[in-house]
Amino acid sequence: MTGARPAARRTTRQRTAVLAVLDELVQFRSAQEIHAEVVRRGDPVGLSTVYRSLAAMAADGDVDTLLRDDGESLYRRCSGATHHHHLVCRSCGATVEVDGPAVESWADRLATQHGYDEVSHTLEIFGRCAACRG
Amino acid sequence: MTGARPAARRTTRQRTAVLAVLDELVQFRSAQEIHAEVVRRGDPVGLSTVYRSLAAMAADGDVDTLLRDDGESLYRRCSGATHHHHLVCRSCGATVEVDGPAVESWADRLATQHGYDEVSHTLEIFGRCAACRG
DNA sequence: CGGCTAGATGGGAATGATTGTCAATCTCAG
DNA sequence: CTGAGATTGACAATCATTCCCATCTAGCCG
Ligand SMILES: [Zn+2]
Ligand SMILES: [Zn+2]
Ligand SMILES: [Zn+2]
Ligand SMILES: [Zn+2]
Repeated sequence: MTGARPAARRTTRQRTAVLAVLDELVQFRSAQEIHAEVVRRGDPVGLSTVYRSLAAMAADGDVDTLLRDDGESLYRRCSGATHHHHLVCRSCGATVEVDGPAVESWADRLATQHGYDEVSHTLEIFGRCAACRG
Repeated sequence: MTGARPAARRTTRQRTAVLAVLDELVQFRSAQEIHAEVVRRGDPVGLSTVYRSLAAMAADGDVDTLLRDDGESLYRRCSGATHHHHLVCRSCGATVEVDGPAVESWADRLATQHGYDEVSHTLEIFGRCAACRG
């Protein structure tokens, strides 16, 4: 198919630094923010490299991505390796990983009924977490 | 909050032109594409104006918006005035409006259980329509 | 039918995230 | 240890979207 080539990913100082930041992050963060944090910690890493690293990790399924309303991409390292969705706090970004077996099958069935194949979907739930309320 | 002020929308040649194109569109299209189409029809309208018109219509709930994977916004005039989701063809944009009462309640319940309020969600299904299969 | 005024327009500059370029550098299998 | 090929980084280039602001005009009043 798509090759799905593991593409021989190498372990570099930069990639390790990005991963380190990602591992401590509980919320979804933008590439720019992650880059800033990596640099703040004293690791000189180029912005391009952060983008490339994140893209690679996303391709490998090591990080989840989500599009914010304004179109900016957010990244986060999720615990579950399987397909899942997120309940995200609008103000602080606190995220809860959620599963919705019923939704999965509903979406697939619906698409099939309408003659669509190669089906995929996006589903994110936004709200304000308890901590962020007054 | 947002005032929800109707904001006295005026009927201008430009806005009418954009609406005309939107009314014939069955698929989700980007602001750039809509602008190109409006101009192609001989209506000189500025790109800024198209963006502003679309934003206003979206705010008024007259058009649905959806974010493509690359973050670009797509617009479409939907028949149903109520909350619904879309089954969209990745290659031609053909769209089917769908309802998922079960998903709606599931999402709300889930968010509430985790202590989130002011809940909203995004859900879009992508696939390849029958016509686009080879 | 004018006049008036706040909303609307345009188009070019500004923004800002993301991607492309490519020579220099570094990883790691052999 | 070495060489091939992956990786990096500084900066340019894209590109959708927003700003700016002088100018225009829809809609309302008399
Ligand atoms: Zn929160
Ligand atoms: Zn799913
Ligand atoms: Zn199609
Ligand atoms: Zn819904």
